[in-house]
Amino acid sequence: MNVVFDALSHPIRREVLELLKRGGMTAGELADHFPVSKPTMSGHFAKLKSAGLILGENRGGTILYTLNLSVLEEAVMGFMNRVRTGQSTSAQSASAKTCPPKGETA
Amino acid sequence: MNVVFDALSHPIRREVLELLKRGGMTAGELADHFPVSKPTMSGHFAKLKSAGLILGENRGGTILYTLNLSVLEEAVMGFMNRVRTGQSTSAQSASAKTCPPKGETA
DNA sequence: TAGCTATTTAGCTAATACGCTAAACAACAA
DNA sequence: TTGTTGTTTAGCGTATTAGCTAAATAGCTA
Repeated sequence: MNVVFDALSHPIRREVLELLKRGGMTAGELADHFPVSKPTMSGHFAKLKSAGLILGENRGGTILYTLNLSVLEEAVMGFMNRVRTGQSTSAQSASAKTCPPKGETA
Repeated sequence: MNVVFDALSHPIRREVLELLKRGGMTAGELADHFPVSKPTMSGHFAKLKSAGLILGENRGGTILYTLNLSVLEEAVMGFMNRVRTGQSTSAQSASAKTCPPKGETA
């Protein structure tokens, strides 16, 4: 929880997560989207990774980062549920099906 | 957005929001829940207030803080929607009815 | 007025975070 | 081997944050 919200506190890191919603991207591709140096971006990736928000798959020479949405859902939705209704502190129900996500499936 | 996620990055501030879900509390009552000094808590309140997450009503001598849930909803759910589907950046639909809230209460 | 309670402001220290450049490491190509 | 590309690590400077104590401010009561 703590580490997730910490990771979310920086706008670049939040934007990285948004970029990754479309699918995997390499560290270099991601870095090209931001006006900071690659070492700085590497630090952001490390923070996101250690929070469990992204996964890094080493593909010989390049690293493919992908979004780990379930960790984000569990932490954020768990907190929101707690603030809204004060129920469980464990957020167990929030991970997979936060809510029927639109007109989705139902 | 930025300022909201910044405010959410500290565990004490998140817990303050949770405490306030039941209704208003004075600065002193809130401070009594945490093992830090009152001036330190005052700083946390200031940050939450400037993010719009809480409102402070001055009641002669004491200050009643209340949760401003809609700001929290808009920022957090807006971000979640953006990460999930990449749609609007304004989160208009997220503020009021996030989802049918469990089997809770009922 | 003085005195009491509640809360914030001022001023400080220590820790953390963010950014940079330079260097190192890893994998591949020639 | 050397070179090239992609990425991270090391080291540093500065800004921000979190905590503290002490003092100031605001409102009440006597």
